[in-house]
Amino acid sequence: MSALSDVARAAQVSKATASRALSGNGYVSAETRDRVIAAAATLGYVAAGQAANQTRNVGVLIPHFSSWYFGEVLEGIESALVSSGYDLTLHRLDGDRPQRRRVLEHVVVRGRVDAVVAVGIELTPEEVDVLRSLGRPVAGIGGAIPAIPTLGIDDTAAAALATRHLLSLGHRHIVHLGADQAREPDFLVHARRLTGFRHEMDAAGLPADAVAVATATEPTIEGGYRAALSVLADPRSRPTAIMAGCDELAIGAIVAARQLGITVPAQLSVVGIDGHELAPMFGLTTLAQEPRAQGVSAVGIVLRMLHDADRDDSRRDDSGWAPHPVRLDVRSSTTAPPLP
Amino acid sequence: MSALSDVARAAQVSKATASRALSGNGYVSAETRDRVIAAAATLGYVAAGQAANQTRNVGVLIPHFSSWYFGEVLEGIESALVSSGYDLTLHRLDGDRPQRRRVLEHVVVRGRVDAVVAVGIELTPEEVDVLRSLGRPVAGIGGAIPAIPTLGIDDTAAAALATRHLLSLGHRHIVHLGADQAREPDFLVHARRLTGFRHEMDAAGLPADAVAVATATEPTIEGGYRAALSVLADPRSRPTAIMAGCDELAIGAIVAARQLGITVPAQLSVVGIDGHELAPMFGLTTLAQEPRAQGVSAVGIVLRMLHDADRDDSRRDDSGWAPHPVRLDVRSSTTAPPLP
DNA sequence: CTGAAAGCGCTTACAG
DNA sequence: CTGAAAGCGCTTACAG
Repeated sequence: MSALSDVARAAQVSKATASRALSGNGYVSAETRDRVIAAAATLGYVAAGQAANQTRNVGVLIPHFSSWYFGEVLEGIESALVSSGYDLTLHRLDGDRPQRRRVLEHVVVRGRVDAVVAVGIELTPEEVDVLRSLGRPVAGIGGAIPAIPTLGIDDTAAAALATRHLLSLGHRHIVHLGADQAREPDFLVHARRLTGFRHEMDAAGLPADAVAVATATEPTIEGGYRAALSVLADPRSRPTAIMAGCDELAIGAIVAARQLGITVPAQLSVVGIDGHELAPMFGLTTLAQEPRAQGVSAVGIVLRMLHDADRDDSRRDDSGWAPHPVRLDVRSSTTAPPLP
Repeated sequence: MSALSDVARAAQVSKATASRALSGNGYVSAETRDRVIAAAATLGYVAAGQAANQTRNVGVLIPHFSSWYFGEVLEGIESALVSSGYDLTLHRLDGDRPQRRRVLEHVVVRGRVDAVVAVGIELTPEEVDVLRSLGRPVAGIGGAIPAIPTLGIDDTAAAALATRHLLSLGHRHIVHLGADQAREPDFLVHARRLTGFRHEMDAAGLPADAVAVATATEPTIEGGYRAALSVLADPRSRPTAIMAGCDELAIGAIVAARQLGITVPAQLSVVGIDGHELAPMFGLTTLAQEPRAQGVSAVGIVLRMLHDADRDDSRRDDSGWAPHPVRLDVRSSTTAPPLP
């Protein structure tokens, strides 16, 4: 645990200057401040009274909280932390790289969290190293991060399973309805699900022109609705089934079909992924995962690492990737295709 | 701002003993510890390095984060805090009173937030006093809190306006579809909206049996769907319009109507309140509010109070209740009632 | 813009 | 179980 004096020595300034540089109070030249902050990051400096496992605060990095999946994960994390007596500090990280760097330096230099849970955020090896050097445990949710314990489902396998469900019912003309993830470069959930779909369609020996793909602008009910309206508009090219990249898109597709007078499932089967809370109401067949349980597990992992570190300093390595199971919930949105 | 020495004097112990009692390190008799903790709470003791406006952390008290409204408010708060360089610590408060007391004492004794924003949480005068005595500004969202600046819409007036919209179209048989708020005793949004509905129906001189009320178990799309199914099932008692207590309930009602083959708006008009993101897609006429903007404003208020306090210690009193405006967004879910 | 030095607030062996 | 005293880590007028 480095003290301010170590940082000052490394940056070749006085304790007074180091203090001003890190606190932001008083005058420091820009170059000096950068040098001090760099030294603090390298040494893993943590402000006084903020020793590891002292703040009883866990940082959560998350891209947004307005979708069902992220809301569920967050509630799982929150309930697990509360019952262990920890607070939750929220950091939203979007695609904005400089802002992301700032937030991470924050977490590091101010050192006000004991551990970090990254949800749907792919930390770089350097980012992971910084957190590690501070002795802050890290866990991820929603896709593997190298050298970090990560929770989530196998998206490729889940999409393949959803596709096989439709194929086994006899569907041959299936459209994959995915989402554009250009603005969320991390993890690429939808890209992996599309891969699973393509793989399964290939394996079924379907001709390339049977493998159609539509892309919504956003992975929301409205995004799915809009995209499905154009997929379903032309009766000549209309598929017999839609495999959606997530349940929001699938629900949007069902609403669009009803609006166009297309009966689900008699004229169109729809399958989704995630197990959204609205899936039962829309009779949506889906591959359900349990994001809330993943949040609880992630908290369990980081708190265990924290306590192990307290005891004997030989932190056990929980890193690795054991996918959570998915469950095929068959409801009324899928059936055999209509006779030609 | 009391220091450890003040607490020690008040509890009639040495600084050393006070330190041990508050940190939990070392031996202290149970009685002594209780006396010290009581003194710390009374004096509003805050640990060193945690002076007001030093932690750059704002606490958010919120009942849950999985509904659209709360998610939007939270995103507004988060974005406003990030751009001011503050962190956000999340505290979920449900109906559990002891847990609520614990969280508030936490925030107080550990003193790790500079300010508090309460969303959909009705703080008691005592709870407000505790926060005030620490010099922590507080703002509320979603209903007036005594002596605290609070943001939100006038729910009664909004419901009255929605009802007048239906009445002016010629509807006389209108059902109010609200939600049971027994599990969320704070603010009673749905109760106030029901009041606005009843008031307007009375003012229109409608007979008591024309003023029908249905109650969903939860203010969600699924809750509205289920409740609407039974409201709409019997063609003899079916209303010509539904006034929903929030947009989730209204959307559920539209889905239920479509499922029953009832055309919206030709056979049934539906109006909601809130301006949910899915309202355009369902063509829902609604009284829109802007929860995100309310979150941003609340942050502006507490940060301004914080900075004013820094400057001259004469904190200005922003308390009071100036309702945010609502906007009637007329879409395709409302029209004149069918001819008898 | 920076450093030497005073000093604040807390913790912690040590003595009892 | 408690207190007097040393001392750690940081901040902050002050001087330059």
